[in-house]
Amino acid sequence: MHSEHVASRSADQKDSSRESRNGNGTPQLDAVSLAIIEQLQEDGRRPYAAIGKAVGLSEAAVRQRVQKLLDQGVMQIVAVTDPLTVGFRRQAMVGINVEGDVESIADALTAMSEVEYVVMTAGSFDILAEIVCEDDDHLLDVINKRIRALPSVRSTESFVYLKLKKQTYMWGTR
Amino acid sequence: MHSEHVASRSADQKDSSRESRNGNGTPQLDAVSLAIIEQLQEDGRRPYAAIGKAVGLSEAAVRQRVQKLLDQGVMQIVAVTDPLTVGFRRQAMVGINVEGDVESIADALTAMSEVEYVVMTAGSFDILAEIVCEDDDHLLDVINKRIRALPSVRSTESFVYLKLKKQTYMWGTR
DNA sequence: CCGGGAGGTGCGGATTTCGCAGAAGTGATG
DNA sequence: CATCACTTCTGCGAAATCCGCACCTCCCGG
Repeated sequence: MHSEHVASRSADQKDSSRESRNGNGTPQLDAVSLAIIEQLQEDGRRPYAAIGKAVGLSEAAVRQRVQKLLDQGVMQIVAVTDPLTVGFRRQAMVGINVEGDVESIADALTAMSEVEYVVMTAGSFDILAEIVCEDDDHLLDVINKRIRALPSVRSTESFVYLKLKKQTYMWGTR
Repeated sequence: MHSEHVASRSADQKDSSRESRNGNGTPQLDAVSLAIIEQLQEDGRRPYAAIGKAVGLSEAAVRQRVQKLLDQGVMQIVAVTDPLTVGFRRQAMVGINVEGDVESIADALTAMSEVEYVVMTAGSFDILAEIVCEDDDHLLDVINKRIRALPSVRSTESFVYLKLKKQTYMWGTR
């Protein structure tokens, strides 16, 4: 089992195992790390030994790689919940148009705890922000009193969520 | 230590500890389960004993509750990654307008692996869908060949992501 | 008053995690 | 080509964690 592993490693991992950086600063992941991530996307608490068996690595090696991936910020292992069952009954996506510095407005949105998601986009909105609230009053308050109150927010358009159909965390599994 | 715990339980947990269902079918969470979820949102691999100490419960009790929350689908413990570092360089939100049955279109989108997120909304779009792709060609293919090709899709509008500013998983932590 | 169910506790034994020392591969340097 | 520095993997024990189980307590309905 051991020598077999060594053999397979030199055979199909050699070319992809150099962990370089692709110019940006984002770590380049090899096939084994991808496989580890896939395992942890199925079950974030899966034991290192089980992952090792699946990807062909020792328990200790998996542990080191996972720790490194966490340290580098490539992935995080967290509990994710359905907002509805945790008491947040109103959600909305808000499209925002800005005059002037888009990034500073994005930063202001990021600072709001009700704002779950902020992305700068190309298209008829400068920013899309997802809002998670307890009820309609709360949502109204956030959109009208806090977002529209920001200087240089030109206009907003809201899309209240009626039904969430899909929400996956399966990046890298294709 | 033991009697102290019992005392605190009867004092501040009695009223919120009944795990009923709120009419819908969504389980009603008490304060202790919320606290457990918060712990696991900070670190999905935190040991049960440490969680127990933080929320005032034994290791075994925490384990049972976590298992139940997972079984019920209230939460899942998973690895989440930054799409960019995993090789997906193009993302976009697509607003879609439909003539006829919105839900069947939403189901069709849900079936596509490149579609990460599907939500039915009130507002000037019937559906918002988030697309995660490897490159521009891939994105173009998904939007023009696959989404627009769906019957009864009246129109689409794309918002290509320029910069992701915030992405949290901190529901229930407020 | 007496089940019955839900949820907690404590306790061992099996597993897993953790830290560390040694081996092996790679690239740079003289 | 020898060697050094660096990274990553492996193989241990020891410590900590997970897991199943038996028993207890509380609460509610018959």
